[in-house]
Amino acid sequence: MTIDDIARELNISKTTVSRAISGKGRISESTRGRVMAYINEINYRPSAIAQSLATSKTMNIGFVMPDESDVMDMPFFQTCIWGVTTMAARMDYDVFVSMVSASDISGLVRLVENHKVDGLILGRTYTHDKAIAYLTEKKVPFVTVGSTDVPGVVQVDNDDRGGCTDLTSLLLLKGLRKLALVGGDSTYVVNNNRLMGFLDGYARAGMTPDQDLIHMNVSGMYMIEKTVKELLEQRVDCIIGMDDSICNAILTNLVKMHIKIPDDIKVASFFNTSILDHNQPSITSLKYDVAKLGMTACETLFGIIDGRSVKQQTLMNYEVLMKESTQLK
Amino acid sequence: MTIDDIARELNISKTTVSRAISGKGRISESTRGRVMAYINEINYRPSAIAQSLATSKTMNIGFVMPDESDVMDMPFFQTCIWGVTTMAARMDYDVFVSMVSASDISGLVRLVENHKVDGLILGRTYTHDKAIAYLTEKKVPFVTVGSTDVPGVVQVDNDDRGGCTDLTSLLLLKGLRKLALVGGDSTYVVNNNRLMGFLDGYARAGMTPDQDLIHMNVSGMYMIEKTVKELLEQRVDCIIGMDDSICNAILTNLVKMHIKIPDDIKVASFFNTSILDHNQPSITSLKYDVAKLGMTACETLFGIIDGRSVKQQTLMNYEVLMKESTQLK
DNA sequence: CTGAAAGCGCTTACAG
DNA sequence: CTGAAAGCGCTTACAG
Repeated sequence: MTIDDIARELNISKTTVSRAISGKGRISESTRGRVMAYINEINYRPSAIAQSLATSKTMNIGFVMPDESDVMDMPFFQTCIWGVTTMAARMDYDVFVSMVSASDISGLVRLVENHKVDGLILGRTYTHDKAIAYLTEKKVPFVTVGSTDVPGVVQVDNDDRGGCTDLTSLLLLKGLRKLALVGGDSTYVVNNNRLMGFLDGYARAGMTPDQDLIHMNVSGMYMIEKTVKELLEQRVDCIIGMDDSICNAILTNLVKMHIKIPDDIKVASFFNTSILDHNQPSITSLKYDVAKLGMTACETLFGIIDGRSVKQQTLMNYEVLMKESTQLK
Repeated sequence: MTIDDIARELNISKTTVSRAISGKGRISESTRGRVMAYINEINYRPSAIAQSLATSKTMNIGFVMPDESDVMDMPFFQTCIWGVTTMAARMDYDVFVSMVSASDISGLVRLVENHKVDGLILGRTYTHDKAIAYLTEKKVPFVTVGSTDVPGVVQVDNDDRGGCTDLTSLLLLKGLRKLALVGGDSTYVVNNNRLMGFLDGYARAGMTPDQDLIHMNVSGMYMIEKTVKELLEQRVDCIIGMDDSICNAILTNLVKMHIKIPDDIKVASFFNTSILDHNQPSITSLKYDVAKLGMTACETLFGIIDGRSVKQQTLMNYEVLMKESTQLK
């Protein structure tokens, strides 16, 4: 069934049929009604591809996921993509997923060169981000989930720095002094922002952190175990995991060593997901609305695609959840 | 840059250019060489949409994810989609994600009616599966990840039933007698299969399970907690969680009640992911290669799309991991 | 308010 | 081995 068949059936031109469907251009209510009634009856849907070719709009966007091993442990991207697809569906858009690592962006390139998308959402940002460089050069509309200092890039992000500042200073305010930070790959911008927040938190409290207690680029169970042991020997008051995956690994090690939380040591996380939600004891952490983050990123992208002016940076709210894991005796 | 521009530039017809690129039809090596050299030089890529319109192949497939709250806890789909996109990329295909619940399949319908895909992969199957019914009726190529008894449906699945049979009978063989099973939504086919396997395991050992110890449709922290308490009162030997998410919740409750594993009670899981991998003590479970599952599903789908004959059901291997959580004293 | 016609960028019988 | 032409299913100035 094509627009031609309908035109013939109704004894009108296909131009008119097209107008009835799209709602563009003058058309009498009566013929419009006839057309709509008929296409509903035969359950006609215009071919998205033909429309794409004619209008050079694909009605597709791409969501770019990091193809790194650590993401499998994190519900973040799954939740984010939920928000994106949900919002996209409202605008009659569909979404491609593409896997991209810091070094290999070929999947994204294919999507763009084949003209399959009107825009992209980058799920993670890197410090020297190939994807950002490529999309900027190609002038493809895109927004990042996560921050970047590349000028002109539209970004939607959790307010990691602000949240980490608040949580850190609250912990300090409680009287905890030796706070240790265990973080992952510092080529991810998000991890740097959290580190900044940590430092800001100390600054706000008028104190300075012990640099020896800040461990970045910690990855893998072995390295985490080693780090936790060191921190225990140094008798820190509290260990902060930079994300839910790391914090979970920290907790596992602590349990294994029969360390009591919060009696022997306090624990907190700079990011909360269901992994930590169910923990016993409950874990002090920062909580973000990731689904909303995805939806906002998607809305912002549509703003760019439609040529509206959009906020260059949107920071999402957070909640500080003070829980059992940092309770004083 | 279009095929026309190239033709003009090289003083040949666009028919010839098209043939040089596609490799279809007779063409002299020399002109073919000229064309290829030129398109490489100017970095030309044909428009996927124009090709779609001309050939009515989209070079896209859809991956359908369940839009249910429980999936956020499970890395399964993220891993599976990794396998799918990886395999798809090899065949120059791109993949859409679409969220679908047991009751609402509108996202999938949009993808199909708009002619945006050549085929679909269903990430989860339900007992009365609307998506399967719809796709079958529309004669759209698709394969399911997960089993179904709808006739004619091509399916790729973990051998859940076989694995659960093995694990159950091994547990019985160890001398454990009162095995309790805690499972989720029984409208998911996968959960039924695992239940079958559990029963088969007893049958193989020549025993019969205590029906009172089989709890299906257990969901939410409150209900799990209640169930665990009951099972403790009934002094069962071992609690088996039907998936990683449920097992994780069981473990959390046990820790909270200060129950020692495996001393006070044994624990096992019918499905293993990174959530359980890091647990302390290590958890006896079934292990599947989910990335490979995704790749196989994708390959199978291409078989259908290309009109090759494919296996109606592919069952993926599993490993039984006997770990600390079921160790006898 | 309606229509004929050109065009979007490819592919593919058909003819030579 | 190569090309002219029709066609894939829409949209959109342009004319009436």
